[in-house]
Amino acid sequence: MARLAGVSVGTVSNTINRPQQVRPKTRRAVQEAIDELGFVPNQSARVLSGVSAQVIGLVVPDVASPFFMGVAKAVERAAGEVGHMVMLCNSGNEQASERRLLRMLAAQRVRGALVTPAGAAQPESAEDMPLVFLDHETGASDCSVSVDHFTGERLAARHLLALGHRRLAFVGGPARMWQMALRARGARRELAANGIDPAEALAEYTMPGFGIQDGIAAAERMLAGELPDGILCGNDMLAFGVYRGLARAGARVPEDVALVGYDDVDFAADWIVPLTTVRQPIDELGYRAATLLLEHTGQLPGGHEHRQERLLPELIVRESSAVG
Amino acid sequence: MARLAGVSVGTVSNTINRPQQVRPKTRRAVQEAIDELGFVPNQSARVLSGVSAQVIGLVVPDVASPFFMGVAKAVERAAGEVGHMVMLCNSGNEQASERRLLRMLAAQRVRGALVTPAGAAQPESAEDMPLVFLDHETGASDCSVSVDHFTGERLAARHLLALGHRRLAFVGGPARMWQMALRARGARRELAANGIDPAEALAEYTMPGFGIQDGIAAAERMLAGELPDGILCGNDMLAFGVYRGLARAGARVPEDVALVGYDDVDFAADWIVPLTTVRQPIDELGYRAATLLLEHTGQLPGGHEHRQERLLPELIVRESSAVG
DNA sequence: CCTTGACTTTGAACCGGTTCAATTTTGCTG
DNA sequence: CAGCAAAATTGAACCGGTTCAAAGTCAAGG
Repeated sequence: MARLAGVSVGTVSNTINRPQQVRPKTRRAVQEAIDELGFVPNQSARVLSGVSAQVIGLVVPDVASPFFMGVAKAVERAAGEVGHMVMLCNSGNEQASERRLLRMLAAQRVRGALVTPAGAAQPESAEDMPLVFLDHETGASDCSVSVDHFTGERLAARHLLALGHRRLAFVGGPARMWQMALRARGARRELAANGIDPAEALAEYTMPGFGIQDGIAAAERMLAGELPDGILCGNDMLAFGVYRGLARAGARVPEDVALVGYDDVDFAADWIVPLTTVRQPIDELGYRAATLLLEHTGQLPGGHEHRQERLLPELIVRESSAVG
Repeated sequence: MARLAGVSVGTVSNTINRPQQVRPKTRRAVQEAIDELGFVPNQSARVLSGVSAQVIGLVVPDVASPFFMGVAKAVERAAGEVGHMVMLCNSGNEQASERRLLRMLAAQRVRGALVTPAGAAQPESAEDMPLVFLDHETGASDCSVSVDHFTGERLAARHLLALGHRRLAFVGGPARMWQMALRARGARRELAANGIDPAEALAEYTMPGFGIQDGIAAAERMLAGELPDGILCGNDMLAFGVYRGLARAGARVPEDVALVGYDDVDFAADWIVPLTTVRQPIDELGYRAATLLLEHTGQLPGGHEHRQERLLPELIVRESSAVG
């Protein structure tokens, strides 16, 4: 123990945590011993004796998706800024798995956790560990940071309407994804708000997945009938697929049909026809959520009033919806 | 404490860790108490008393890159299978940051860590914590799992040669990326092995970055001279960019020039012209590395002989290099 | 009924820090 | 140089488990 090298015991603790109240001379001596022995304080011991852990948990449905990786990166950054670390957990979108992970995090006595609930069902606020929900709306009894998918798609729809398009389509992913449902609803609402009947002017395609192949399939279904003049897609992959499906059949973007995606993945700007899309504030989402958690679990005297933040996405206009 | 509810103290520990040596009746009683109190054992206490932590660290240069996302997911899975958790750390490819993170991991007394060293420099095997290097070759005194970039590009080059292409080009990323350098070397070697002088038959383009824009720029430089009939790219993004640059100028793939990428990102199969590419065994890389670490830190009696594994990438042939 | 050995359970020491009341030192003041 | 308050240091209790020797329980055999 460093204490041998130096001369004391709790003084080492003071030197590390409250240097200002240790005499410079002593401080220096302890420091030397620390360096010499390569002493690294045992966090477990600290946590055990009541200091809160410098760790937060992050539970997401799919680690490998670009969306959550962006979030993870932001969370890692926010945590790092205050000397914390992040435990990354992949729930695979299964509630059982999610429960298990939350319990493990609780066992680690982490400072708290950020969770994107699997299946959109709220996990029992279990284990009394502070939680902040990510991309998931909650009541006032919890903290959350979410993105306004509804308004995002309204922006996209408004854009197409402003360009004069009136025969629209919405290509969405599987119904179980509530984000997709919200976006579809946003599109409908925007039409209605402009006195246009969505039932007539908006053809909705609900695909079984949300990848490029699904987009291609959607395009093929469109081509079977009268082509819309503006297409909203639930995400960029679908949009890329739709583009390919249309291009194969000779339909041109944006001349024949305007195309709008959602997410603004890295690629969107560099796609064959740069894609107009709705950019999610991914970084901000992760950063704010982490900050919220750290604030709340901080030693604020007044108790932690829960907050629900909702972030606004942003429409990025590119060539795929350029004025024909 | 659960002990109150039950009747004892170390017995609770036994019930949890060595149930078979606790009388069924007692076991049941303890279990009930546990359930009732929602008791979750404190991992810090366990670690402090000598049981090794159920946590491993993962330090990568960029959390948000598709490559490391895949790795992270595989690592998470491998860890999860044996009840471990993963601490995700982003070094931002800075050595200072990496050192700090490794020290923090050591402070957490994690079981060990997987590291992709920033800047390819080997971190001092610090803190005596077991490390396994990811995508980084080491001497026999360490564990590592890497991918054979050299052979990967040889496969790609061999493929183009087999198709009869003789005027080749290699588009690489910045010189500081040793992976790119290795790949370029692989291409040269394959030509040489076939009695072709790389200096004559292989035009090398070293771009400042490795994104789509860089690929476009590379294509433009090619177009200024005589077009090659086969192009190897250091990664898929570059290939996509090259494609766009060529397409704009009217050059067709694969009719006028065969194009090969590297990585097999999600997109490659669905690109306008499905891209021939070299697939990295990303999942295997992460999974094997994690397994290696867990094996080695396991309580094997014989001591931990270090192992270096090298994984082989795989050539995926698609239309971009179809027989013209 | 007493032994004996196998099986259970207990209790105390320990892990490595933090904390804080008590003690010792330091630095001034008179 | 004594007297004192402020500053620095110490030491023991504590956090919540694990471990293991010792004590206790039980059932079968003598």
